Amino acid sequence: MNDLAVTIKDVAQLANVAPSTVSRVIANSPRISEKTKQRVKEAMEQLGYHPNFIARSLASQSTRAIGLVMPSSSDVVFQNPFFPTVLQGISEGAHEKNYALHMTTGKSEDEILDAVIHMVQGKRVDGVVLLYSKVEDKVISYLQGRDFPFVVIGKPYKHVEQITHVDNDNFRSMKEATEYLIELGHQHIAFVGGSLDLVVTVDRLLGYERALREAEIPLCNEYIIHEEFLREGGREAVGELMSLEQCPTALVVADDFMALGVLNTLDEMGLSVPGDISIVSFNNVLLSEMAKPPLTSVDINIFDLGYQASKCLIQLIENSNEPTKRVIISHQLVKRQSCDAPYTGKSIII
Amino acid sequence: MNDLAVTIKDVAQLANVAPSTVSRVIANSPRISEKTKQRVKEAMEQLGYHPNFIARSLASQSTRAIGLVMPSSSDVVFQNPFFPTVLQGISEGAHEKNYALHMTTGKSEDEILDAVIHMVQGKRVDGVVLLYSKVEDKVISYLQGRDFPFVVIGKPYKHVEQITHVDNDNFRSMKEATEYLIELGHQHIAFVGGSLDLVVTVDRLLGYERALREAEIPLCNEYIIHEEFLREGGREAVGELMSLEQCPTALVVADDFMALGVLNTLDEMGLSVPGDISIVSFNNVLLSEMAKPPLTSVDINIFDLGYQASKCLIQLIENSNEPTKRVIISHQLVKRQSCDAPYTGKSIII
DNA sequence: TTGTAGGCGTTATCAG
DNA sequence: CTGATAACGCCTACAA
Repeated sequence: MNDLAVTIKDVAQLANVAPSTVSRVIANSPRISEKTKQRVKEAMEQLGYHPNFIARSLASQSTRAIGLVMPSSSDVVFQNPFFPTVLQGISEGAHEKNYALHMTTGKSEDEILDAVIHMVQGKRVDGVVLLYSKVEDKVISYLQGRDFPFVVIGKPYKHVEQITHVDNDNFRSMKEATEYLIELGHQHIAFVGGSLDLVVTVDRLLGYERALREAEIPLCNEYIIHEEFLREGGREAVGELMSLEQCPTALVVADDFMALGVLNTLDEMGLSVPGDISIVSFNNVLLSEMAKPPLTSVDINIFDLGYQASKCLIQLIENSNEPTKRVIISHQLVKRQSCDAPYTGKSIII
Repeated sequence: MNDLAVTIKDVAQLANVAPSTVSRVIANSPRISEKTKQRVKEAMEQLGYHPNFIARSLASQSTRAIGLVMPSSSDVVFQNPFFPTVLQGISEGAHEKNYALHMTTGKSEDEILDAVIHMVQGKRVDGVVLLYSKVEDKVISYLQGRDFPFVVIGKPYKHVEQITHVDNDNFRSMKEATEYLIELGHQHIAFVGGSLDLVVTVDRLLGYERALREAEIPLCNEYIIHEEFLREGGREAVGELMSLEQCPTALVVADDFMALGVLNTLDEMGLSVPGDISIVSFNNVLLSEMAKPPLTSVDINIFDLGYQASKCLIQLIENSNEPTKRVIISHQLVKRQSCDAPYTGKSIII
């Protein structure tokens, strides 16, 4: 365990070489004799030497750390399993390349921007990944302005072509989800999405509309609801929908958690799923399997979103003229028991 | 936006002072004239100066970053809402004092220890918080050996007196939960806990046993089950319990997620909660409210665990002779619909 | 109140 | 192959 603060110099002394030689051994420089390499390594071992990352960063102008930018911490998003899962993905991608993660948070958007500026200008990180994608985002403008390496999870609102991002095909996934319901025979399908501030919501809404249009089902504004990505949101949404004179017979819901809220409310109102109402939701987190009934949900491979994001970022960092790219993560509709043909009162459609 | 890499020297030049003066302005040194202070600040503004954290860290030997050590990333724990919530707490505590978070992960215990060694010896962080507490933990030994500032969330297995930690009173919380069931009239109460490797499990088991003993209810080994902290665990546990000749009429379950699994399995077996079986679980995450039936759960104030942990750590960092302390976070039993008096077939106990 | 100079622990560029 | 030596950007005695 030895003395704290063993430096390269101590090692050099013990091994009878110059500090620069030790440095070379650390960097595994090819042009160094096996003999001294051995000698130095033994010395390091003996002294319990560990390179000082900070000093190394200063000298080499690189930190091997990537910064995480999340939505404001007050945000409910934190409660959603989405977050730990992307994080896990990012973390794994980073770990494989020996990068560490660095994060700061803020309560407001301005605090967050501030935190980002600090970590970027303060040279604490080599690159940044944004865990969300909002419609008008100062953080993105800032990063673009300094042309600092960054990757967005989700689709950037502007300059899509110039920003490397990892996303699902949200248009298609929602279109497919809606089509699935249409195939089951539903004609009255409502859209319960998150805030229109989020790009993902915009994309999905388009997919929903397209599916209806292609099936020649009229769009109905009252069937489109935007709520917070959580339980309470679900409750309110359902309240509104079910007070319409023509209630929907099926719902596409932006998120499993929200869907759980919907399920509850429906239950309280004495409506059964899928008997009275069918539901398709998104994310396919563990919970969707455990709900009653188990939810049909679109798996968007959250872990991969994170994993690919850190991979892309690291490429961007290590190869300054890496082209910008867009990575689309696949999705799949996982069918469970929350969907059924609508009850028509007449006959059963197969 | 200007040139990248504006240094203290550039500012000094523009403001017509020595670099050291600029440094003093940054540190807000009292012995510096208002006039030059102003001048320097303007220069900083004009050049868009931001201090380089790395350089500062190297010179001052402090990083204003705290390291996070989590259980192995492959671990199911990641899926549990516990994790993002403590993280949020830690993050908030850190943010208030202008500390950033630094994390690395590993798949095995050895990888994790390695990561810790790297961040500690590499001087990347000023202190560390452990997000778990296991029975024999190399990380703790290591940290203690170097006497590096750290805080444990949960109760350390050994040397409790010498390690600052933030915990619930797990003995008492479990004792109370069990007593609640006893008061309802239950005599056959099973314990479905996590791995005995985790200190929290040990403590709770003791609380459970004490409650039974005080009520003069015989302990029954078959009623004590240890499973992974997740859904699957719950399933298996229930299977075992319900195949006993004397089935329990109530369960205390270590975690809401696990309880959800239990709920499902029970449902599949045609048993009703709380009709046939009562359940008390722990953590009181959002989900417990949304389960069917809503779960009676012990709220352990996860956010606070994290928040206090970072507070304590920062004190430890900033005041080297801060005494070790133990912070106990309160808990409360939140009663919902998953508990009822046992069905005796004879009379109803109130 | 301010400037000078050395050091924090590495890396990198020269020579040799 | 290896050794000086100068950065990296900031902090901090010590001097003035």
